[in-house]
Amino acid sequence: MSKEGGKEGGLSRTPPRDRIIETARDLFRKHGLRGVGVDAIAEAAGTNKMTLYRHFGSKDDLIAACLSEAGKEAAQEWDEWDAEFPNAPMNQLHEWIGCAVSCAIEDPRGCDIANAAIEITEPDHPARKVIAQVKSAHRDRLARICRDAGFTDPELLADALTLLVEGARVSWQTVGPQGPGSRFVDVAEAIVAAFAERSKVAADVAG
Amino acid sequence: MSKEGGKEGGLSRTPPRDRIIETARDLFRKHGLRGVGVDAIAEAAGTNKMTLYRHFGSKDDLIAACLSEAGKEAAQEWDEWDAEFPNAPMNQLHEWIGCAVSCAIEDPRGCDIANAAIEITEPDHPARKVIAQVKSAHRDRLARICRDAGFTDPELLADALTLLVEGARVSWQTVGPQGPGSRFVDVAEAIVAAFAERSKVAADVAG
DNA sequence: TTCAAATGGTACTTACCGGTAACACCGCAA
DNA sequence: TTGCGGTGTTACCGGTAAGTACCATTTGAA
Repeated sequence: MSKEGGKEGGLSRTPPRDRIIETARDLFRKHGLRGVGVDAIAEAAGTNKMTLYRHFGSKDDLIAACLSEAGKEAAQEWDEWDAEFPNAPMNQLHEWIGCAVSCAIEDPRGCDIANAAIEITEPDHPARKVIAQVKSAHRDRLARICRDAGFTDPELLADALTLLVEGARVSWQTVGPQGPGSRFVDVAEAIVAAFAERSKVAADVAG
Repeated sequence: MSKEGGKEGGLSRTPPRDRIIETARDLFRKHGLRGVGVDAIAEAAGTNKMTLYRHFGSKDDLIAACLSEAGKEAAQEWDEWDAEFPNAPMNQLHEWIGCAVSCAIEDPRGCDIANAAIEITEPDHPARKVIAQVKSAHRDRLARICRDAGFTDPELLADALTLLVEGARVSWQTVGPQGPGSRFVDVAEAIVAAFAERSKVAADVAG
């Protein structure tokens, strides 16, 4: 018994660094980056401010780490779709469109990365490069799927869909689920259909 | 001379309330709502914290007033287009599309209303109703133009364009002007063209 | 057992912020 | 002159924030 030394939670089995990032992501999402202090994060993570500062040199670095983690999670989601629908880019595209709304229904606070980009005003903030990198990677991956699906001008389609989903997530926060965001799936699928038609024409010409 | 009592700036001729709102809007836009204090606003406006609190009961009320003012400004812009292109909704639509990018080039910080919606996490913040009201009005006005232009399903087109412009303004803040936002005009005009085609077909069938 | 690294705990510094109190000033109208 | 509303000035309160110093505790490996 004394050797096992039964720990309390079960969450506290995970190393403090992971707990801090997980907790910080949750609190940042709920209250905004400037709306929560490092002390509250540390306490909610079941640790204290000192260990937080030993792992992350500053609050800004912690923010950057959180966004990087969010980016990793998003990439994993892409990987899962890739595994679920191998060599079926159209399926992956529809899955992506559907996921945007389902995620918004669960939690209307939008995209952590985009929210951070808006909340952070300092141009040299350490999170800025993370934001740009994650968003660019997302854009490239979406364009790759569009290219694999055989669309003509896949980059334009990817950009259009990117603008739509970013706009929908903002719209959900300004006017709620009854606003323009409610038509996101309709618009997105319509654009995909329009591009598909154009691509078919192009394919016919080429063939 | 002594009677005239030449005031200093010229800006200070305007009543303090107006100066405070103007200054606050500028600082909020630059540093975020939580990134600037009421003391800094008052000082930058050439007045002091007390007069600020006499005009606005709290910082949150000041924020709401600033957003309301921004909404008024946007409505005035619509009015100007309406006067410049009377009974020419398509011209107004193209003007609106072009304005979104030109505004973004001047200042990439996006839309004050949308930014506030993201930065404000309290659901009962006094600015929330202002945000919803202004954005809804914007949506309705855009839909009205689309309806006047004779599009079928004008609401869907208005929502699509709304999502696009909101997304573009976010994208400019995440990955800069080289990101998906750079294709905003292409995508928006393409969607308008696609809707116009569909509307023409519908008109033929109806006629 | 011993040592070192990681962690927890507490207190502290420095600074800011939202909001209020009290008082002085100035212009203007009665 | 008197009075008053709008304004300016200073000081203050309570709270919170980021970041650091210092020391006790635990843990795991040599």
